[in-house]
Amino acid sequence: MSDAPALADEAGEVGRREAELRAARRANLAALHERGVEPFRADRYEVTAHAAELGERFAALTPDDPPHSDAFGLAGRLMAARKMGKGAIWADVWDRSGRMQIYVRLDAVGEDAFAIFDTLDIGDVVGVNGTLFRSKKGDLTLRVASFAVLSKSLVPLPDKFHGLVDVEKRYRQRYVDLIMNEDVRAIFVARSKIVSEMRRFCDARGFMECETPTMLHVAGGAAARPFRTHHNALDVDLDLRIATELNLKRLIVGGLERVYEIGRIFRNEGIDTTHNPEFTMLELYAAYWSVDEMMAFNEDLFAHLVHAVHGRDEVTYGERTISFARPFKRIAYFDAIATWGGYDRATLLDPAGAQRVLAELGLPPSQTHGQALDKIFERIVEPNLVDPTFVFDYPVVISPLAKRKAGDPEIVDRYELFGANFELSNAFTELNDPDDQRARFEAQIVERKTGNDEVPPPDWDFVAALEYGMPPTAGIGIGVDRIVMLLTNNQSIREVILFPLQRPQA
RNA sequence: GCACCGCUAGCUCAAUGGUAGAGCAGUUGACUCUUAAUCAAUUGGUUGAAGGUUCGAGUCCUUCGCGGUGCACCA
Repeated sequence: MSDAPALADEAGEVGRREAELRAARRANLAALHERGVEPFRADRYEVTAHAAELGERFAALTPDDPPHSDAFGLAGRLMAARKMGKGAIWADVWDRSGRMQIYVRLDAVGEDAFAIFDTLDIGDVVGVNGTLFRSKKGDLTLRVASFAVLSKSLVPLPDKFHGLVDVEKRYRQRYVDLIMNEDVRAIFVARSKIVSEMRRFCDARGFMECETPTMLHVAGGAAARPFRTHHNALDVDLDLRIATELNLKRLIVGGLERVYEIGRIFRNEGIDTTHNPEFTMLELYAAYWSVDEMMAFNEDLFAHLVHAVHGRDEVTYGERTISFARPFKRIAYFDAIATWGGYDRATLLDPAGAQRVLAELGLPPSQTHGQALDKIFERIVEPNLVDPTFVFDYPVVISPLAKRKAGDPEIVDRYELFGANFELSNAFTELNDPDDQRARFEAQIVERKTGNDEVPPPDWDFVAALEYGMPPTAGIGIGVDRIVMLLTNNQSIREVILFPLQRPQA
Protein backbone atom coordinates (compact mmCIF):
# COMPACT_ATOMS: atom_id res chain seq x y z
CA MET A 1 0.00 0.00 0.00
CA SER A 2 2.99 2.27 0.47
CA ASP A 3 3.26 2.43 -3.32
CA ALA A 4 -0.23 3.75 -3.73
CA PRO A 5 0.20 7.53 -3.37
CA ALA A 6 2.63 7.72 -6.29
CA LEU A 7 0.22 5.99 -8.62
CA ALA A 8 -1.84 8.90 -9.80
CA ASP A 9 1.26 10.78 -10.89
CA GLU A 10 2.79 7.80 -12.60
CA ALA A 11 -0.28 6.79 -14.52
CA GLY A 12 -1.45 10.27 -15.37
CA GLU A 13 -5.13 10.87 -14.96
CA VAL A 14 -6.82 7.64 -14.04
CA GLY A 15 -10.15 7.15 -12.38
CA ARG A 16 -10.27 6.37 -8.72
CA ARG A 17 -11.38 2.84 -9.43
CA GLU A 18 -8.47 2.21 -11.73
CA ALA A 19 -6.09 3.70 -9.19
CA GLU A 20 -7.42 1.20 -6.64
CA LEU A 21 -6.96 -1.70 -9.04
CA ARG A 22 -3.43 -0.58 -9.81
CA ALA A 23 -2.70 -0.19 -6.11
CA ALA A 24 -3.90 -3.75 -5.48
CA ARG A 25 -1.40 -5.04 -8.03
CA ARG A 26 1.38 -2.91 -6.58
CA ALA A 27 0.53 -4.43 -3.23
CA ASN A 28 0.79 -7.90 -4.72
CA LEU A 29 4.16 -6.95 -6.19
CA ALA A 30 5.28 -5.80 -2.75
CA ALA A 31 4.10 -9.13 -1.34
CA LEU A 32 6.26 -10.93 -3.90
CA HIS A 33 9.23 -8.80 -2.92
CA GLU A 34 8.69 -9.77 0.71
CA ARG A 35 8.94 -13.40 -0.31
CA GLY A 36 12.13 -12.73 -2.21
CA VAL A 37 10.57 -12.87 -5.68
CA GLU A 38 11.73 -10.15 -8.09
CA PRO A 39 9.58 -10.41 -11.25
CA PHE A 40 11.46 -7.75 -13.15
CA ARG A 41 14.83 -9.30 -12.42
CA ALA A 42 13.97 -12.45 -14.36
CA ASP A 43 16.03 -12.55 -17.55
CA ARG A 44 15.20 -15.90 -19.15
CA TYR A 45 13.19 -19.06 -18.88
CA GLU A 46 13.86 -22.48 -20.31
CA VAL A 47 10.97 -22.84 -22.74
CA THR A 48 10.92 -26.36 -24.11
CA ALA A 49 7.41 -26.55 -25.52
CA HIS A 50 4.39 -24.59 -26.62
CA ALA A 51 0.78 -25.18 -25.74
CA ALA A 52 -0.56 -26.09 -29.18
CA GLU A 53 2.20 -28.51 -30.02
CA LEU A 54 1.71 -30.35 -26.72
CA GLY A 55 -2.01 -30.49 -27.38
CA GLU A 56 -1.36 -32.32 -30.63
CA ARG A 57 1.39 -34.51 -29.30
CA PHE A 58 -0.63 -35.70 -26.30
CA ALA A 59 -4.00 -35.90 -28.00
CA ALA A 60 -4.22 -39.58 -27.11
CA LEU A 61 -3.58 -39.11 -23.38
CA THR A 62 -6.69 -40.03 -21.41
CA PRO A 63 -7.84 -39.08 -17.92
CA ASP A 64 -7.08 -42.63 -16.81
CA ASP A 65 -3.44 -42.44 -17.87
CA PRO A 66 -0.81 -41.49 -15.31
CA PRO A 67 1.01 -38.20 -15.98
CA HIS A 68 3.47 -38.55 -18.80
CA SER A 69 7.01 -38.88 -17.46
CA ASP A 70 8.58 -36.06 -19.53
CA ALA A 71 8.61 -32.60 -18.02
CA PHE A 72 8.05 -29.52 -20.18
CA GLY A 73 8.71 -25.85 -19.68
CA LEU A 74 6.18 -23.33 -20.94
CA ALA A 75 6.06 -19.60 -20.57
CA GLY A 76 3.25 -17.19 -21.11
CA ARG A 77 0.65 -14.94 -19.63
CA LEU A 78 -1.63 -15.99 -16.79
CA MET A 79 -5.13 -15.32 -18.11
CA ALA A 80 -7.35 -17.09 -15.60
CA ALA A 81 -6.98 -18.65 -12.17
CA ARG A 82 -9.50 -20.93 -10.51
CA LYS A 83 -8.55 -21.30 -6.88
CA MET A 84 -9.77 -24.35 -5.03
CA GLY A 85 -9.19 -23.54 -1.40
CA LYS A 86 -5.82 -23.68 0.27
CA GLY A 87 -4.42 -26.56 -1.68
CA ALA A 88 -4.99 -26.25 -5.43
CA ILE A 89 -5.12 -23.71 -8.21
CA TRP A 90 -6.15 -24.32 -11.80
CA ALA A 91 -4.96 -21.64 -14.13
CA ASP A 92 -4.69 -20.84 -17.83
CA VAL A 93 -1.37 -19.81 -19.31
CA TRP A 94 -1.37 -18.44 -22.85
CA ASP A 95 1.72 -18.57 -25.00
CA ARG A 96 1.97 -17.56 -28.64
CA SER A 97 0.45 -20.84 -29.76
CA GLY A 98 -2.56 -20.92 -27.46
CA ARG A 99 -3.82 -21.95 -24.05
CA MET A 100 -2.41 -24.48 -21.63
CA GLN A 101 -4.22 -25.31 -18.43
CA ILE A 102 -1.94 -25.72 -15.46
CA TYR A 103 -2.55 -27.29 -12.08
CA VAL A 104 -0.68 -26.02 -9.06
CA ARG A 105 -0.95 -28.12 -5.92
CA LEU A 106 0.29 -27.23 -2.49
CA ASP A 107 1.63 -30.73 -1.94
CA ALA A 108 3.55 -30.59 -5.24
CA VAL A 109 5.26 -27.20 -5.02
CA GLY A 110 5.46 -26.65 -1.27
CA GLU A 111 4.00 -24.04 1.00
CA ASP A 112 6.19 -21.07 0.06
CA ALA A 113 5.83 -21.52 -3.67
CA PHE A 114 2.11 -22.08 -3.37
CA ALA A 115 1.72 -18.86 -1.41
CA ILE A 116 3.70 -17.03 -4.09
CA PHE A 117 1.52 -18.39 -6.87
CA ASP A 118 -1.52 -17.45 -4.84
CA THR A 119 -0.53 -13.77 -4.93
CA LEU A 120 -0.17 -13.65 -8.72
CA ASP A 121 -2.55 -11.51 -10.74
CA ILE A 122 -4.26 -12.16 -14.04
CA GLY A 123 -1.90 -10.84 -16.68
CA ASP A 124 1.35 -11.76 -14.95
CA VAL A 125 3.92 -13.56 -17.06
CA VAL A 126 5.03 -16.90 -15.72
CA GLY A 127 7.19 -19.86 -16.63
CA VAL A 128 5.94 -23.25 -15.56
CA ASN A 129 7.59 -26.63 -15.63
CA GLY A 130 5.97 -29.99 -15.02
CA THR A 131 4.38 -33.08 -16.44
CA LEU A 132 1.25 -33.51 -18.47
CA PHE A 133 -1.97 -35.26 -17.60
CA ARG A 134 -5.55 -35.08 -18.76
CA SER A 135 -8.06 -33.79 -16.24
CA LYS A 136 -11.29 -35.62 -15.51
CA LYS A 137 -13.10 -33.03 -17.62
CA GLY A 138 -10.80 -33.84 -20.54
CA ASP A 139 -8.46 -30.89 -20.63
CA LEU A 140 -4.75 -31.46 -21.17
CA THR A 141 -3.09 -30.01 -18.09
CA LEU A 142 0.43 -29.33 -16.93
CA ARG A 143 0.97 -30.38 -13.33
CA VAL A 144 3.34 -27.74 -12.09
CA ALA A 145 6.51 -28.95 -10.38
CA SER A 146 8.17 -25.55 -10.43
CA PHE A 147 7.45 -22.11 -11.74
CA ALA A 148 9.00 -18.67 -12.06
CA VAL A 149 7.41 -15.23 -12.03
CA LEU A 150 8.82 -13.62 -15.18
CA SER A 151 7.05 -10.30 -15.21
CA LYS A 152 4.38 -8.46 -13.29
CA SER A 153 1.30 -6.89 -14.83
CA LEU A 154 0.51 -3.69 -12.96
CA VAL A 155 -2.70 -2.66 -14.68
CA PRO A 156 -6.08 -4.37 -14.80
CA LEU A 157 -6.97 -6.32 -17.93
CA PRO A 158 -10.37 -6.25 -19.64
CA ASP A 159 -13.14 -8.71 -18.92
CA LYS A 160 -11.89 -12.24 -19.44
CA PHE A 161 -15.07 -13.33 -21.19
CA HIS A 162 -15.98 -10.35 -23.37
CA GLY A 163 -12.41 -9.29 -23.94
CA LEU A 164 -11.70 -5.85 -25.32
CA VAL A 165 -14.47 -4.74 -27.66
CA ASP A 166 -14.13 -0.96 -27.91
CA VAL A 167 -12.72 -0.47 -31.41
CA GLU A 168 -10.93 2.76 -30.61
CA LYS A 169 -9.19 1.24 -27.62
CA ARG A 170 -8.37 -1.89 -29.62
CA TYR A 171 -6.47 0.17 -32.21
CA ARG A 172 -4.88 2.62 -29.82
CA GLN A 173 -3.76 -0.12 -27.45
CA ARG A 174 -3.29 -2.95 -29.90
CA TYR A 175 -1.13 -4.76 -27.33
CA VAL A 176 -4.17 -5.16 -25.10
CA ASP A 177 -6.21 -6.28 -28.10
CA LEU A 178 -3.58 -8.90 -28.88
CA ILE A 179 -3.45 -10.09 -25.28
CA MET A 180 -7.21 -10.47 -25.02
CA ASN A 181 -8.42 -11.48 -28.46
CA GLU A 182 -7.16 -14.70 -29.94
CA ASP A 183 -8.87 -14.04 -33.28
CA VAL A 184 -6.97 -10.77 -33.60
CA ARG A 185 -3.70 -12.61 -33.05
CA ALA A 186 -4.77 -15.06 -35.74
CA ILE A 187 -5.22 -12.25 -38.27
CA PHE A 188 -1.65 -11.08 -37.85
CA VAL A 189 -0.26 -14.58 -37.83
CA ALA A 190 -2.06 -15.07 -41.14
CA ARG A 191 -0.75 -11.76 -42.44
CA SER A 192 2.80 -12.76 -41.63
CA LYS A 193 2.28 -16.07 -43.36
CA ILE A 194 0.81 -14.42 -46.45
CA VAL A 195 3.75 -12.05 -46.77
CA SER A 196 6.34 -14.75 -46.24
CA GLU A 197 4.59 -17.03 -48.76
CA MET A 198 4.56 -14.21 -51.28
CA ARG A 199 8.24 -13.79 -50.77
CA ARG A 200 8.94 -17.50 -51.01
CA PHE A 201 6.85 -17.80 -54.15
CA CYS A 202 8.66 -14.93 -55.86
CA ASP A 203 12.10 -16.08 -54.75
CA ALA A 204 11.42 -19.58 -56.03
CA ARG A 205 10.77 -18.16 -59.50
CA GLY A 206 14.02 -16.32 -59.70
CA PHE A 207 12.85 -12.92 -58.53
CA MET A 208 15.17 -10.78 -56.48
CA GLU A 209 13.85 -8.73 -53.58
CA CYS A 210 14.99 -5.12 -53.76
CA GLU A 211 14.68 -2.21 -51.41
CA THR A 212 14.15 1.14 -53.08
CA PRO A 213 13.98 4.45 -51.25
CA THR A 214 10.86 5.58 -49.48
CA MET A 215 12.06 9.20 -49.53
CA LEU A 216 12.19 10.71 -52.97
CA HIS A 217 12.70 14.07 -54.63
CA VAL A 218 9.86 13.28 -56.97
CA ALA A 219 7.19 10.78 -55.94
CA GLY A 220 5.75 9.24 -59.10
CA GLY A 221 4.41 5.99 -60.49
CA ALA A 222 0.83 6.58 -59.38
CA ALA A 223 -1.75 9.30 -59.06
CA ALA A 224 -1.85 10.39 -55.44
CA ARG A 225 -0.92 13.27 -53.19
CA PRO A 226 2.32 12.49 -51.36
CA PHE A 227 3.39 13.12 -47.79
CA ARG A 228 6.12 15.69 -47.57
CA THR A 229 9.10 15.64 -45.27
CA HIS A 230 12.42 17.42 -44.93
CA HIS A 231 16.04 16.40 -44.68
CA ASN A 232 17.91 18.82 -42.44
CA ALA A 233 21.54 18.26 -43.43
CA LEU A 234 20.80 18.52 -47.16
CA ASP A 235 18.11 21.11 -46.53
CA VAL A 236 15.82 19.56 -49.12
CA ASP A 237 12.15 18.74 -49.08
CA LEU A 238 11.37 15.15 -49.89
CA ASP A 239 8.25 13.18 -50.74
CA LEU A 240 7.39 9.80 -49.30
CA ARG A 241 6.91 7.39 -52.17
CA ILE A 242 3.46 6.72 -53.59
CA ALA A 243 4.65 3.67 -55.54
CA THR A 244 7.79 1.62 -56.07
CA GLU A 245 7.18 1.36 -59.78
CA LEU A 246 9.68 3.78 -61.32
CA ASN A 247 12.64 2.66 -59.24
CA LEU A 248 11.94 -1.01 -59.83
CA LYS A 249 11.83 -0.38 -63.57
CA ARG A 250 15.15 1.43 -63.30
CA LEU A 251 16.46 -1.85 -61.92
CA ILE A 252 15.06 -3.65 -64.95
CA VAL A 253 16.97 -1.19 -67.14
CA GLY A 254 19.99 -2.03 -65.01
CA GLY A 255 19.68 -5.67 -66.00
CA LEU A 256 18.39 -7.27 -62.81
CA GLU A 257 15.62 -8.81 -64.97
CA ARG A 258 13.33 -10.08 -62.22
CA VAL A 259 12.76 -7.80 -59.25
CA TYR A 260 10.12 -7.23 -56.61
CA GLU A 261 9.56 -5.19 -53.50
CA ILE A 262 7.08 -5.72 -50.71
CA GLY A 263 7.04 -2.18 -49.58
CA ARG A 264 5.26 0.40 -47.54
CA ILE A 265 3.53 3.02 -49.67
CA PHE A 266 2.32 6.38 -48.40
CA ARG A 267 -0.55 8.32 -49.88
CA ASN A 268 -1.83 11.50 -48.34
CA GLU A 269 -5.49 10.70 -48.70
CA GLY A 270 -8.60 9.92 -46.75
CA ILE A 271 -9.16 6.94 -44.51
CA ASP A 272 -11.98 4.46 -45.01
CA THR A 273 -12.56 0.74 -44.83
CA THR A 274 -10.26 0.06 -47.78
CA HIS A 275 -7.72 2.88 -47.47
CA ASN A 276 -5.04 3.58 -44.89
CA PRO A 277 -2.52 6.40 -45.45
CA GLU A 278 0.29 3.89 -45.30
CA PHE A 279 -0.20 0.47 -46.79
CA THR A 280 1.81 -2.36 -48.23
CA MET A 281 2.15 -3.25 -51.86
CA LEU A 282 3.90 -6.02 -53.70
CA GLU A 283 5.27 -4.73 -56.97
CA LEU A 284 7.03 -7.17 -59.26
CA TYR A 285 8.64 -6.80 -62.68
CA ALA A 286 9.75 -9.49 -65.10
CA ALA A 287 11.85 -8.65 -68.13
CA TYR A 288 10.93 -10.57 -71.28
CA TRP A 289 7.48 -11.46 -69.93
CA SER A 290 4.29 -10.34 -71.56
CA VAL A 291 1.20 -9.54 -69.58
CA ASP A 292 -0.07 -13.03 -70.41
CA GLU A 293 2.78 -14.66 -68.54
CA MET A 294 2.15 -12.27 -65.69
CA MET A 295 -1.47 -13.36 -65.64
CA ALA A 296 -0.41 -16.99 -65.28
CA PHE A 297 2.03 -16.02 -62.52
CA ASN A 298 -0.70 -14.01 -60.79
CA GLU A 299 -3.14 -16.89 -60.93
CA ASP A 300 -0.60 -19.33 -59.50
CA LEU A 301 0.43 -16.91 -56.77
CA PHE A 302 -3.11 -16.30 -55.57
CA ALA A 303 -4.02 -19.97 -55.69
CA HIS A 304 -0.88 -20.64 -53.66
CA LEU A 305 -1.67 -17.99 -51.06
CA VAL A 306 -5.25 -19.16 -50.64
CA HIS A 307 -4.05 -22.69 -50.21
CA ALA A 308 -1.30 -21.68 -47.78
CA VAL A 309 -3.77 -19.90 -45.52
CA HIS A 310 -6.87 -22.08 -45.86
CA GLY A 311 -5.57 -25.43 -47.06
CA ARG A 312 -8.13 -25.39 -49.88
CA ASP A 313 -9.23 -23.27 -52.85
CA GLU A 314 -12.16 -21.59 -51.17
CA VAL A 315 -12.34 -18.42 -49.15
CA THR A 316 -15.27 -17.24 -47.09
CA TYR A 317 -15.69 -13.50 -47.37
CA GLY A 318 -18.69 -11.99 -45.65
CA GLU A 319 -21.75 -13.86 -46.85
CA ARG A 320 -19.97 -15.41 -49.80
CA THR A 321 -17.75 -18.30 -50.60
CA ILE A 322 -15.23 -17.52 -53.30
CA SER A 323 -13.34 -20.19 -55.19
CA PHE A 324 -9.77 -19.59 -56.26
CA ALA A 325 -9.63 -22.82 -58.22
CA ARG A 326 -7.77 -22.29 -61.48
CA PRO A 327 -8.45 -21.09 -64.10
CA PHE A 328 -9.91 -17.78 -62.95
CA LYS A 329 -12.55 -16.18 -65.12
CA ARG A 330 -11.48 -13.80 -67.87
CA ILE A 331 -13.35 -11.02 -69.57
CA ALA A 332 -12.28 -8.09 -71.76
CA TYR A 333 -12.82 -4.60 -70.34
CA PHE A 334 -15.29 -3.43 -72.97
CA ASP A 335 -17.04 -6.80 -73.05
CA ALA A 336 -17.60 -6.49 -69.31
CA ILE A 337 -19.20 -3.07 -69.61
CA ALA A 338 -21.25 -4.22 -72.60
CA THR A 339 -22.41 -7.35 -70.80
CA TRP A 340 -23.57 -5.67 -67.59
CA GLY A 341 -24.26 -2.15 -68.81
CA GLY A 342 -25.00 -2.40 -72.52
CA TYR A 343 -22.62 0.39 -73.52
CA ASP A 344 -20.31 -0.13 -76.47
CA ARG A 345 -16.65 0.64 -76.94
CA ALA A 346 -17.15 3.49 -79.39
CA THR A 347 -19.41 5.37 -76.98
CA LEU A 348 -17.05 4.89 -74.07
CA LEU A 349 -13.90 5.85 -75.94
CA ASP A 350 -15.53 9.11 -76.96
CA PRO A 351 -15.09 11.58 -74.06
CA ALA A 352 -18.50 13.12 -74.66
CA GLY A 353 -20.05 9.66 -74.93
CA ALA A 354 -18.55 8.66 -71.59
CA GLN A 355 -19.97 11.78 -69.97
CA ARG A 356 -23.39 10.90 -71.41
CA VAL A 357 -23.16 7.43 -69.89
CA LEU A 358 -22.28 8.98 -66.53
CA ALA A 359 -25.39 11.12 -66.72
CA GLU A 360 -27.55 8.15 -67.69
CA LEU A 361 -26.23 6.27 -64.66
CA GLY A 362 -27.09 9.21 -62.44
CA LEU A 363 -23.44 9.85 -61.60
CA PRO A 364 -21.94 13.33 -61.28
CA PRO A 365 -19.87 14.54 -64.26
CA SER A 366 -16.17 13.70 -64.13
CA GLN A 367 -13.27 16.08 -64.73
CA THR A 368 -11.50 13.77 -67.12
CA HIS A 369 -12.36 11.05 -69.58
CA GLY A 370 -10.30 8.58 -67.61
CA GLN A 371 -12.10 9.35 -64.38
CA ALA A 372 -15.43 8.92 -66.15
CA LEU A 373 -14.41 5.47 -67.37
CA ASP A 374 -13.29 4.49 -63.88
CA LYS A 375 -16.64 5.56 -62.42
CA ILE A 376 -18.61 3.73 -65.09
CA PHE A 377 -16.60 0.56 -64.58
CA GLU A 378 -16.91 0.80 -60.83
CA ARG A 379 -20.67 1.18 -61.03
CA ILE A 380 -21.44 -1.34 -63.76
CA VAL A 381 -18.82 -4.07 -63.56
CA GLU A 382 -17.33 -4.29 -60.07
CA PRO A 383 -20.57 -5.34 -58.35
CA ASN A 384 -20.60 -8.40 -60.63
CA LEU A 385 -17.05 -9.51 -59.95
CA VAL A 386 -17.34 -11.86 -57.01
CA ASP A 387 -15.34 -14.82 -58.28
CA PRO A 388 -11.73 -14.01 -59.12
CA THR A 389 -11.85 -12.53 -62.61
CA PHE A 390 -9.20 -11.11 -64.89
CA VAL A 391 -10.43 -8.05 -66.71
CA PHE A 392 -8.08 -7.39 -69.65
CA ASP A 393 -7.56 -5.04 -72.61
CA TYR A 394 -7.83 -1.73 -70.77
CA PRO A 395 -8.17 1.57 -72.65
CA VAL A 396 -4.97 3.60 -72.86
CA VAL A 397 -6.65 6.71 -71.38
CA ILE A 398 -6.62 5.16 -67.91
CA SER A 399 -3.24 3.44 -68.28
CA PRO A 400 -0.46 6.06 -68.54
CA LEU A 401 2.40 3.64 -67.92
CA ALA A 402 1.26 0.68 -69.99
CA LYS A 403 2.28 -0.36 -73.48
CA ARG A 404 -0.18 -0.13 -76.33
CA LYS A 405 -1.54 -3.33 -77.75
CA ALA A 406 -0.16 -4.33 -81.12
CA GLY A 407 -2.62 -3.35 -83.84
CA ASP A 408 -4.97 -1.49 -81.46
CA PRO A 409 -3.47 1.80 -80.24
CA GLU A 410 -6.45 2.66 -78.03
CA ILE A 411 -5.98 -0.45 -75.93
CA VAL A 412 -3.07 -1.44 -73.70
CA ASP A 413 -1.73 -4.83 -72.66
CA ARG A 414 -3.08 -4.64 -69.16
CA TYR A 415 -5.38 -6.55 -66.85
CA GLU A 416 -6.77 -6.14 -63.39
CA LEU A 417 -7.78 -9.03 -61.17
CA PHE A 418 -10.99 -8.58 -59.21
CA GLY A 419 -12.50 -10.73 -56.50
CA ALA A 420 -15.09 -10.15 -53.79
CA ASN A 421 -16.01 -6.98 -55.69
CA PHE A 422 -12.69 -5.24 -55.27
CA GLU A 423 -9.44 -4.96 -57.12
CA LEU A 424 -6.81 -7.46 -56.11
CA SER A 425 -4.04 -6.75 -58.60
CA ASN A 426 -3.14 -4.58 -61.54
CA ALA A 427 -0.67 -5.68 -64.22
CA PHE A 428 0.50 -4.58 -67.60
CA THR A 429 3.22 -4.72 -70.17
CA GLU A 430 5.39 -1.76 -69.30
CA LEU A 431 5.81 1.16 -71.59
CA ASN A 432 9.48 1.16 -72.61
CA ASP A 433 9.45 3.73 -75.42
CA PRO A 434 11.17 6.79 -73.93
CA ASP A 435 9.59 9.16 -76.45
CA ASP A 436 6.08 7.91 -75.68
CA GLN A 437 6.85 8.10 -71.95
CA ARG A 438 8.10 11.67 -72.33
CA ALA A 439 4.96 12.62 -74.22
CA ARG A 440 2.74 11.11 -71.50
CA PHE A 441 4.63 13.01 -68.80
CA GLU A 442 4.18 16.20 -70.78
CA ALA A 443 0.46 15.54 -71.00
CA GLN A 444 0.47 15.09 -67.22
CA ILE A 445 2.16 18.46 -66.76
CA VAL A 446 -0.79 20.03 -68.55
CA GLU A 447 -3.26 18.13 -66.39
CA ARG A 448 -1.35 19.15 -63.28
CA LYS A 449 -1.54 22.78 -64.30
CA THR A 450 -5.30 22.54 -64.58
CA GLY A 451 -5.37 21.90 -60.86
CA ASN A 452 -5.25 18.12 -60.53
CA ASP A 453 -2.60 17.88 -57.83
CA GLU A 454 -2.86 14.11 -57.69
CA VAL A 455 -0.99 13.90 -60.97
CA PRO A 456 2.66 13.56 -60.04
CA PRO A 457 5.31 15.86 -61.45
CA PRO A 458 7.35 14.18 -64.18
CA ASP A 459 10.38 12.11 -63.27
CA TRP A 460 12.69 13.00 -66.15
CA ASP A 461 15.44 10.74 -64.95
CA PHE A 462 13.04 7.86 -65.49
CA VAL A 463 12.80 8.89 -69.15
CA ALA A 464 16.58 9.06 -69.23
CA ALA A 465 16.70 5.52 -67.89
CA LEU A 466 14.34 4.31 -70.61
CA GLU A 467 16.60 5.92 -73.20
CA TYR A 468 19.28 3.41 -72.25
CA GLY A 469 16.83 0.70 -73.32
CA MET A 470 14.49 -1.29 -71.13
CA PRO A 471 13.68 -4.81 -72.27
CA PRO A 472 10.04 -5.66 -72.83
CA THR A 473 8.75 -6.12 -69.31
CA ALA A 474 5.57 -7.07 -67.53
CA GLY A 475 4.83 -5.58 -64.12
CA ILE A 476 2.24 -6.17 -61.41
CA GLY A 477 1.07 -4.42 -58.29
CA ILE A 478 -0.78 -6.26 -55.53
CA GLY A 479 -2.29 -4.60 -52.48
CA VAL A 480 -1.08 -6.78 -49.65
CA ASP A 481 -3.50 -5.38 -47.08
CA ARG A 482 -6.46 -6.16 -49.30
CA ILE A 483 -5.27 -9.71 -49.89
CA VAL A 484 -5.02 -10.10 -46.14
CA MET A 485 -8.54 -8.70 -45.75
CA LEU A 486 -9.84 -11.21 -48.26
CA LEU A 487 -8.01 -14.17 -46.78
CA THR A 488 -8.87 -13.34 -43.17
CA ASN A 489 -12.47 -12.30 -43.87
CA ASN A 490 -12.16 -8.73 -42.69
CA GLN A 491 -14.22 -5.88 -44.10
CA SER A 492 -11.97 -3.11 -42.78
CA ILE A 493 -8.33 -2.51 -43.68
CA ARG A 494 -7.71 -1.29 -40.13
CA GLU A 495 -8.39 -4.79 -38.85
CA VAL A 496 -5.38 -6.11 -40.79
CA ILE A 497 -2.97 -3.28 -39.94
CA LEU A 498 -1.35 -3.60 -36.53
CA PHE A 499 -1.30 0.09 -35.72
CA PRO A 500 -3.74 1.94 -37.96
CA LEU A 501 -3.40 5.70 -37.97
CA GLN A 502 -5.64 7.43 -35.42
CA ARG A 503 -6.06 11.03 -34.42
CA PRO A 504 -4.14 11.94 -31.29
CA GLN A 505 -6.05 11.04 -28.20
CA ALA A 506 -8.12 13.85 -26.75
C1' G B 1 -16.00 17.42 -46.51
C1' C B 2 -21.50 15.68 -45.61
C1' A B 3 -24.89 12.33 -42.97
C1' C B 4 -26.06 8.75 -39.32
C1' C B 5 -24.69 5.98 -34.87
C1' G B 6 -21.77 5.54 -30.41
C1' C B 7 -19.00 7.47 -25.88
C1' U B 8 -22.03 5.44 -18.36
C1' A B 9 -17.12 1.67 -12.98
C1' G B 10 -10.67 -1.29 -15.10
C1' C B 11 -13.77 -4.33 -19.01
C1' U B 12 -18.77 -5.74 -21.14
C1' C B 13 -23.44 -3.69 -20.80
C1' A B 14 -28.36 -1.61 -18.23
C1' A B 15 -31.12 2.73 -16.57
C1' U B 16 -40.54 5.95 -19.84
C1' G B 17 -36.88 13.60 -17.83
C1' G B 18 -37.57 11.65 -11.22
C1' U B 19 -32.48 8.06 -5.65
C1' A B 20 -26.92 5.78 -11.65
C1' G B 21 -27.38 -0.51 -11.61
C1' A B 22 -25.63 -5.64 -13.07
C1' G B 23 -21.96 -9.32 -14.62
C1' C B 24 -16.75 -9.95 -14.88
C1' A B 25 -12.31 -8.06 -12.62
C1' G B 26 -10.69 -6.28 -7.46
C1' U B 27 -10.86 -7.03 -1.89
C1' U B 28 -12.22 -10.59 2.39
C1' G B 29 -13.71 -15.53 3.56
C1' A B 30 -15.08 -21.15 2.20
C1' C B 31 -13.61 -25.18 -1.05
C1' U B 32 -7.05 -30.06 -3.29
C1' C B 33 -10.34 -32.20 -10.81
C1' U B 34 -11.55 -26.58 -11.96
C1' U B 35 -12.20 -24.45 -16.85
C1' A B 36 -16.97 -17.79 -18.18
C1' A B 37 -15.22 -22.63 -11.54
C1' U B 38 -18.82 -22.31 -7.52
C1' C B 39 -20.68 -20.10 -2.83
C1' A B 40 -20.94 -15.84 0.86
C1' A B 41 -19.74 -10.82 1.85
C1' U B 42 -17.80 -6.26 -0.03
C1' U B 43 -15.28 -1.80 -2.46
C1' G B 44 -15.90 0.94 -6.79
C1' G B 45 -19.13 6.68 -10.79
C1' U B 46 -16.90 14.44 -12.47
C1' U B 47 -22.28 9.29 -17.29
C1' G B 48 -16.35 12.10 -23.42
C1' A B 49 -15.97 18.03 -22.57
C1' A B 50 -18.35 22.78 -22.14
C1' G B 51 -22.71 25.50 -22.24
C1' G B 52 -28.25 25.63 -22.24
C1' U B 53 -33.65 24.15 -21.27
C1' U B 54 -36.05 22.29 -16.73
C1' C B 55 -38.34 22.21 -9.98
C1' G B 56 -35.15 18.13 -11.65
C1' A B 57 -30.72 15.95 -17.26
C1' G B 58 -26.99 9.79 -18.34
C1' U B 59 -31.68 10.90 -20.97
C1' C B 60 -33.86 16.99 -24.31
C1' C B 61 -31.11 21.31 -27.14
C1' U B 62 -26.28 23.72 -28.90
C1' U B 63 -21.08 23.59 -29.69
C1' C B 64 -16.71 20.81 -29.43
C1' G B 65 -13.56 16.13 -29.02
C1' C B 66 -12.66 10.96 -30.23
C1' G B 67 -14.33 6.53 -32.66
C1' G B 68 -17.38 3.59 -36.10
C1' U B 69 -20.34 3.16 -40.58
C1' G B 70 -22.22 5.11 -45.19
C1' C B 71 -21.66 8.81 -49.09
C1' A B 72 -18.22 12.07 -51.55
C1' C B 73 -12.96 12.09 -52.63
C1' C B 74 -9.37 8.41 -53.58
C1' A B 75 -6.62 2.73 -55.79
